[in-house]
Amino acid sequence: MDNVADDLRSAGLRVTAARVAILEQVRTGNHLDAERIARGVRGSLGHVSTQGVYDALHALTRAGLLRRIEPAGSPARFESRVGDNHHHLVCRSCGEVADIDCVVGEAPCVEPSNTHGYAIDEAEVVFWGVCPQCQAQPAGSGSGQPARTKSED
Amino acid sequence: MDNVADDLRSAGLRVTAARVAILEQVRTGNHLDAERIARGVRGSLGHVSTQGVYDALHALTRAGLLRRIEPAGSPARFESRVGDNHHHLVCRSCGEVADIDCVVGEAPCVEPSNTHGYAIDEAEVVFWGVCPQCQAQPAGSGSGQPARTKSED
DNA sequence: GGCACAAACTGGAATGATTCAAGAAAACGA
DNA sequence: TCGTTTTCTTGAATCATTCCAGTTTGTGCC
Repeated sequence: MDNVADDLRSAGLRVTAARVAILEQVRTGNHLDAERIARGVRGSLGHVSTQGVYDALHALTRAGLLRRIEPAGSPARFESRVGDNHHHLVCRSCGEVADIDCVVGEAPCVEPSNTHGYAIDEAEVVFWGVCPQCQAQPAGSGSGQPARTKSED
Repeated sequence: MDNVADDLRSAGLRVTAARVAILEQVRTGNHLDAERIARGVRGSLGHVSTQGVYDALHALTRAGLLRRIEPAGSPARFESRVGDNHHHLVCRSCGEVADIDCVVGEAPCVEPSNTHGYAIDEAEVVFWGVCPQCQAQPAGSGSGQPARTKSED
């Protein structure tokens, strides 16, 4: 299971316990935020500073080993699925994020009706809805905090 | 020019100087953030508290008179174009936001390849690119602060 | 294996956007 | 004009994240 270390090395990053643990954490978890990652890493390594976690997440993201996503209303989340152009599905009730395969596969997969002269390189698609668990449960008893409510409709 | 007051009234909101000024400000401006709105409103009304601006923006958004958008890496922005399902184009360099008409028109305009059991009500599309001004200018001299850089690719 | 230097990590303070709380002021229906 | 309810004010608090300065740790080289 040392391919994590190898991945770090081949990305030009130094191999440290914190980075290995963080990358493993994100690969195992599901769109975790920095705080959850920090907690998980501390569980296996003992102490790691918050700043260390942010530093490592930035380094890993810059190196292309992680992708950072920021659904409106929730802290940044990290995922290890990089290189393909997939999208996300976010639960308005509990904030959970699921991956959605992009039918086109490469960015930008959707064409705007008018570019306004912009040089466009990416079309980010976020689907908003309510996850199966939250649909089944009485309102308000979801596993997390509400992410964003739909105002109009 | 009192249709702003009428709009407030028919949305069930009390008409106050702050709300009128804020709604006019957002209608005139282009995807302004709370701080810019506050500055503009203070220019015409004198003093308005920051909290008052946030309160009013929430009320107007809840009433469906404004829409709140949160492009990754920038504070929340408000727009008065509501009711249609248009999308946005964000400049990675200066953060400027432009509207993009949705070819379908009603949410959700894009269908996911797999819903994972979610009840989906909206597909939010954000196009990322570089605006004409920033393309023309040497890097770093944009009018605002960088919004989000593209890591890979 | 031991060194040196750059890259990482630590602790602590700071920032920016936004929210909470409690009291004062203003809007609007009776 | 009054009373009730909503809105606004001031001031402090929160959350995610970053800045800073000093210390520690990986890694390439001898």
